[in-house]
Amino acid sequence: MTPLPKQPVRGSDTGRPIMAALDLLGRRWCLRILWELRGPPMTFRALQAACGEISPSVLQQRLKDLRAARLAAHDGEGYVLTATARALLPALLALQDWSEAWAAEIAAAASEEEQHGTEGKSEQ
Amino acid sequence: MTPLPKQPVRGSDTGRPIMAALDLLGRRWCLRILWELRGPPMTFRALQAACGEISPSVLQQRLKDLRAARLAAHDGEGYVLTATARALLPALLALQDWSEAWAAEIAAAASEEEQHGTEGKSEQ
DNA sequence: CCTATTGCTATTAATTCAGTAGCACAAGAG
DNA sequence: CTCTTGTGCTACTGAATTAATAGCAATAGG
Repeated sequence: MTPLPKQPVRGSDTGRPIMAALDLLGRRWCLRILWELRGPPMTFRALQAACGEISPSVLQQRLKDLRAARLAAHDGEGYVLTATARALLPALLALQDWSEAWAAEIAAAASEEEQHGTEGKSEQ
Repeated sequence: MTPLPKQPVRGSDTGRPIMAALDLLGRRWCLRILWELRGPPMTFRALQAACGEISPSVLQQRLKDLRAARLAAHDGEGYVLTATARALLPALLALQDWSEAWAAEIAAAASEEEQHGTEGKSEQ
């Protein structure tokens, strides 16, 4: 069952659109698929390869969800994002920027732990 | 295993931060938990209730991931987002706005299908 | 001592995902 | 027509993840 606005979804039966979005986008591979489809049309198998050889059964299921949610479509060239889905791309690009800062934060925390946890070892 | 930048994650072994972010945030309940934690600190059980009585084992697993990723922390008041995680909130608010437009699009598509598929019924 | 709340764990069942093989269809080459 | 190639997609089985329930240890208040 594909989560859609105006109907109950996992963890919320209020029908609020944000809840359906959090449910749908929170499914495994869903964000990744949207990310990989941000460019030109991709065939099923190209998309599969882009996602690191995701199994076709799962990709098929996710594409079915995304099509039911009108976020992806399949035309003669391959799979593409709908206009509605492309409106989500700025948020994904923001996520990319954020992830860089996140990586820096993780790296800083790691080297900080090195100070406390491996003082002896750092000497040798 | 918690997906982190600078290391291979599901579907990508390049270590690119965006890939770790897509993997982590794409796990079930993860986005929802970040969403529910956007406000004041919440106890474990309050968070559980906010997520619609999510089972404690899954919530525990997700909180473990989020803490390993330094996106959530547990202080005396309860669970809160870290500064890094709060930097993600604008994107989540953008997602909320987007979801409203998405809902409108779905509603429009539904009433359009009614024109084609259930012409008789719309007359009753 | 009794009660209530906290974070958390253990156990088992249900669901989802992964991996593999292969089908039906269409287009192009010979 | 036949052979090959690429397409979207399905079936099947085992592995991993998630769900649901019960309950524990620690803490605080009465």
